[in-house]
Amino acid sequence: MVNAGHIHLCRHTVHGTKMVLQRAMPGMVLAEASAYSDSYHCDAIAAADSIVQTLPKSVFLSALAADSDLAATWAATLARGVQAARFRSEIRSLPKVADRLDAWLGAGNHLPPKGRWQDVAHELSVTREALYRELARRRKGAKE
Amino acid sequence: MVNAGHIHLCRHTVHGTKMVLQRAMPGMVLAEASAYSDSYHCDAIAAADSIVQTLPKSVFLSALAADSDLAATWAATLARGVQAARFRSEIRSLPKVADRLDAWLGAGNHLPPKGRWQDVAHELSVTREALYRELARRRKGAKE
DNA sequence: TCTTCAACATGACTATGATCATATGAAGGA
DNA sequence: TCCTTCATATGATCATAGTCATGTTGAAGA
Repeated sequence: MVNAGHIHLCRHTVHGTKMVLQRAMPGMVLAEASAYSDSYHCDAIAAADSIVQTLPKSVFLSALAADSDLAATWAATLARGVQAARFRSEIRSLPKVADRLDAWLGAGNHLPPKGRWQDVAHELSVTREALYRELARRRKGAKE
Repeated sequence: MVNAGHIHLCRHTVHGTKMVLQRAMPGMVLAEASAYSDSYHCDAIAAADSIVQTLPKSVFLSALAADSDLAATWAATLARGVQAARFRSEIRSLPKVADRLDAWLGAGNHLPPKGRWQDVAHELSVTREALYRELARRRKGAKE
């Protein structure tokens, strides 16, 4: 689990290129699926100075087996993770920046204060310039 | 659970536009997260003639609580679902068709027989034309 | 106060995918 | 056999996001 910082979970494809599979922010568990398979060919790379907590897999699994409430909580966390990741992939399937922003705002998100807009651009997977331009278009449209 | 066909899980955003949150194919459970929340404001829409199995939420949850092996299997399914969905969102964050195809092939997928290429195009979230062109480029490159 | 740095902002140009139009070939049914 | 349909295929054009360049603003720190 990441307590602070920013960890990337990466896999090297057969062509040698690096692929990011997960970008874990504080509060997130890295590589949840690794608890359910014997081997897992990924690297965890700290994208920023980070603080993490670790727990042996066997301890984690036996705790889940012993406590069905804990197991249900864990399953709920995973289910919400599935939902969130599917939402992100659907957002990124929209070709236009305006549509991605609408969908993201429509899901209950709100524009962050200045200084954090680049985070939104990254979440939508567009360049910061494209997001700035879209926001400028909306400011202009709202004024008329 | 979808046995046959193709079900979309849709949410209507505050602007009234429809957003697909999940595209459930045979073998997949629809809206897993709904088992862990009291209300879930989505619609299930059959995108093709389909056959589904249903199970009351209470039965499902008590079965999980009673059988820790079943709970572990379910958690493993969810964890793999998280992984798969994250992979799709990372694929779709690549701006170029060639990169998306490389990443997808590098994850162990292989090109389907003719007649199924459009499915790949949809998985990569590009138009079929763009995929045909990329494949044509590769055929040409391989020949030289 | 002055310096520095990062985020915000915008213009110019380019690359590339989407769209529209058409054509070809294979499978299945009348 | 002929007709329909759908997947594959490719060309032409257009819209748009990426890229590069450049400038502005505001906050933190020396």
